[in-house]
Amino acid sequence: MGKPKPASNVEAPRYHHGDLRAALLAAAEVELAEKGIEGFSLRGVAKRAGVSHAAPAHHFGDANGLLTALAAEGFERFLDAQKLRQAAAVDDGLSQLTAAGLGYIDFAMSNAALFRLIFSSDRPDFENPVLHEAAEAAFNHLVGEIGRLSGANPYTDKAAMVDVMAAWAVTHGLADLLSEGRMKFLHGLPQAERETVLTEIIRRAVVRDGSAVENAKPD
Amino acid sequence: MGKPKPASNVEAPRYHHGDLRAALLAAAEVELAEKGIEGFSLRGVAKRAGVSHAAPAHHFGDANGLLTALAAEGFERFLDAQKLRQAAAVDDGLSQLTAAGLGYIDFAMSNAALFRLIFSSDRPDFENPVLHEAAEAAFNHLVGEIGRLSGANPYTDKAAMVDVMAAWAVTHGLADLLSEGRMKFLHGLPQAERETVLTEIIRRAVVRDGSAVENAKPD
DNA sequence: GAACAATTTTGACACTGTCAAGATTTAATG
DNA sequence: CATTAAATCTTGACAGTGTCAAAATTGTTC
Repeated sequence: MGKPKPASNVEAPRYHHGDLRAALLAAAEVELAEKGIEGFSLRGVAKRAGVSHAAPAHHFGDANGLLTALAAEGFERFLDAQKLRQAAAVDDGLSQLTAAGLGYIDFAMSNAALFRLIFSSDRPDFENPVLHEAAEAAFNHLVGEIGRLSGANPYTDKAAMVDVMAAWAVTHGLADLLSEGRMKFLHGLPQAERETVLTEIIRRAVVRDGSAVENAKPD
Repeated sequence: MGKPKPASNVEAPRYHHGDLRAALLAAAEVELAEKGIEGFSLRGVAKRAGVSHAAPAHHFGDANGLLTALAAEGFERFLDAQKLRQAAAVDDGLSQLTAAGLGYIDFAMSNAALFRLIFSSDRPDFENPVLHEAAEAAFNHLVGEIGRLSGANPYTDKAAMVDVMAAWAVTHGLADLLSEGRMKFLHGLPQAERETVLTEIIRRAVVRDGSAVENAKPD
């Protein structure tokens, strides 16, 4: 069991461990996925990374500091999941919005613990600038999509901001309930049909009293 | 400090403490509200109830057992909050559905930790019959409201079940995001205006391609 | 090479949930 | 009423947790 040299086939090991910060983040994600937030243990993360139980302190302060960094990373991947779906979708306002919603749901279902960390935990510190910006970037992306769809700037047009809230709420509700395994009916549908239903449900959120939102900007 | 007799102005104290089970449940709810799920401590609950740290074991098994019982109670009050709003609303299908939604949101915002316990925690055991039935009762109530609104039985009519999922998702999304303090815009609105917006957003969920769902049963 | 700073380990502390054993009170039985 | 049995609660112990201070190790800098 060769342990004297830490393999070092990734990058040049600059300190004792190499890049312990990144290694701890990766280990924390595995720990989170396996144990959930409620079973998450800082000492477990250290063990996974092969370092002593107090090693994380220098890089993240305390356990919540590590979870804060992990949450920031989570928000980035959360946004990536949305963009991934959008890239494969038709390029009109409504299709892009529903695609983003499906990406939102993809992420929640594939990363249930991480999704809980960024939306249903008090442990990450949202005052932290890095996390704050990552979260805001995700929100602004949604605002942008609604802006494109409605042809109005939600930050100045109240009706458009209501559309943002509606689209966010329905998407988030679907994502949360599906990732928690609470929607027996939807979970029972075959993937393709489920996506059709999800798309229809999201679409309803941006319909104002009978007619679709899109009218100002023909796109 | 009279401790030999436990006051006994509620019911006949039958055992050492009187009704420790109920006292522990009450203490657990306070502990949960003050510390959140992530700071919840069984020993803290025992301290609040004035008993030794191992006393809860006999009534609830372990900590998750106590949280399971608390979750069941939570679901009942969750349903009560919806019925309370409905009792004050006009008695037609759409008004009743949106009123139930506002009650759903009321509960989440007034009992954020309890809401998290019943929707975003692995600690309660949902196989437990008491909790299982309480959760199912809450779901069936929503199914019933949609059934009334659409004039179809969601358990046999697929389109009606889609309406159920849509209404549930948007309501749950609003409740979750508001209780977590994530919707700056809605939180900034005065209560009355916020309710108007929430009602409008919920209503959109039960609109099928342009026309309201309600057509079969004139109510 | 020596001095310094950054990183990591070791050891300790208070706290947690759970278990086993004992003590205490209530209920049941003769 | 006395005795036995059952239910309830306390005490003490154990392994595990997060965090802190002090020591040890390694990398950087002059």
